[in-house]
Amino acid sequence: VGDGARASVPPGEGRREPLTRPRILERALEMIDRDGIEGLSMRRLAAELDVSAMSLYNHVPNKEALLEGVAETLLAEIDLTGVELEDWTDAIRAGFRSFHEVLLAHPQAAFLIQTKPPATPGAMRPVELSLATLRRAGFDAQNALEAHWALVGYTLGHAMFQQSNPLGDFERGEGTLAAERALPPEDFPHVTEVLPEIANCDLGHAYDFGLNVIVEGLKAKLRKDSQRGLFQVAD
Amino acid sequence: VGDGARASVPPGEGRREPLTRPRILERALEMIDRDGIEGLSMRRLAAELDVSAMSLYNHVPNKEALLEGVAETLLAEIDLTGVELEDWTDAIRAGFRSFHEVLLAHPQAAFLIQTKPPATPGAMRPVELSLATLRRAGFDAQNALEAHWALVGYTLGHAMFQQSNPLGDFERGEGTLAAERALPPEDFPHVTEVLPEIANCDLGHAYDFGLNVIVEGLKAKLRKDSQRGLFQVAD
DNA sequence: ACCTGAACACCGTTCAAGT
DNA sequence: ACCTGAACACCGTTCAAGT
Repeated sequence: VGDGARASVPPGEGRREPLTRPRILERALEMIDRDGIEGLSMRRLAAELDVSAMSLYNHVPNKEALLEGVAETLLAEIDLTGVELEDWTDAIRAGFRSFHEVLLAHPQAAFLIQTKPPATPGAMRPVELSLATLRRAGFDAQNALEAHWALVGYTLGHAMFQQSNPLGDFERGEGTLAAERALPPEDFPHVTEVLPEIANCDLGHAYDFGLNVIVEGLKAKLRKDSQRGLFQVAD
Repeated sequence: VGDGARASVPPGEGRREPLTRPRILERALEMIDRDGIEGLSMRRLAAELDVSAMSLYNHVPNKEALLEGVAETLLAEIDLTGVELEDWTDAIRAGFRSFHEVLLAHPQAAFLIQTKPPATPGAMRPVELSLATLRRAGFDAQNALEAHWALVGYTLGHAMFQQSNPLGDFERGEGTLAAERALPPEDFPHVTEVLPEIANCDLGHAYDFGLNVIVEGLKAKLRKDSQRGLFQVAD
């Protein structure tokens, strides 16, 4: 009380910032981006935060909850402004492309979101918008859900598969020979043919291909269903 | 040498079967199916096989290779007879449905295949057949690869997402209330609307929806591309 | 060639004790 | 209320020793 009544915490330079949940999650994501998911341990994370391992447990119940929190952080990073677009196909494409951009920016994001999907309001906002867009396009509740699952499944699966594609390793360094020894071209002509494509493909472009295919397929489905309704085609 | 020259190992009943790589992989898959991926440890697997933990290392270099081996086993389980069908859309549908059946039969299969995808000939056979089918349908090498990725990504992502869908928990027991408390219906009308669908949906049916959408989308793409080629549309 | 126990360097988490 | 060290019950893997 001697040094000023309104004086708050002194801004001393050597001062350690207080441990908070957001700070923990932020640092955990940093570590995961840098060292991969295996590189993150409670003990190591604590060390990076200059704190004993057990301090973490004052802000997070356990490691699983920590990873769920990181997944939530990632989902909150998605730019959702694009889903306001008038044309529902543009809105869907914009929204899922934003999603995919986050997945490309954080190599382990797809893994985290798939294994520890949080059910918090923040994490459900993208789902709500996706379903709303599909409902507005004309799908009933069940088909909207199935269409949403197709889009989410594709997006997560594509990112994750790319991330660990075994064929992706082959073109690095002198890997080509190893690939051809393991997969004799006469038995695997089409895989062999496609190895160079894998090496220098643009992941964003490859993602867009499938996204467009799914959106076109959904449009066709909508057209067919509405025709069946109009003409009462008995079959 | 005293008890018969041609006599092989005595078939004594208490006799322990010899440790072999296939036997190890088989038992590992059993454990994973039963206890989940976290339930498998080298030490526990060894215990189930009535052997010291270190014996495993005579047949498998490390845990990662073990999981890769299990993933390979799973990929080998896929029934590939359907891809012989004349119509390429039927062939693709049959092949990927077989794939999906394996994923449904083993709850952790999608996870294993996505995180430890093996690049062995056995694991690449399905890829070769998928690419061959798409090439025969009329896609060039690059589009065939992108279409294949769309199908694989969707299949793995769908299975994995279903497996850990946070909304799936809500209908178990008295979970509905928890769901509605966490996600206020006025903020999440479309998610709320769809919760009952999630609870009693047929996963095979939900998968087929997206599979058909993708195949239809691919058909449309093929049609459009061939038209562009025929009429030389300048744009 | 295959198996083994002891040991090493890690984990996540609990608990009782500090301030 | 928050932090801490010691401890517990596990891990994967190495190594030298057995047969």
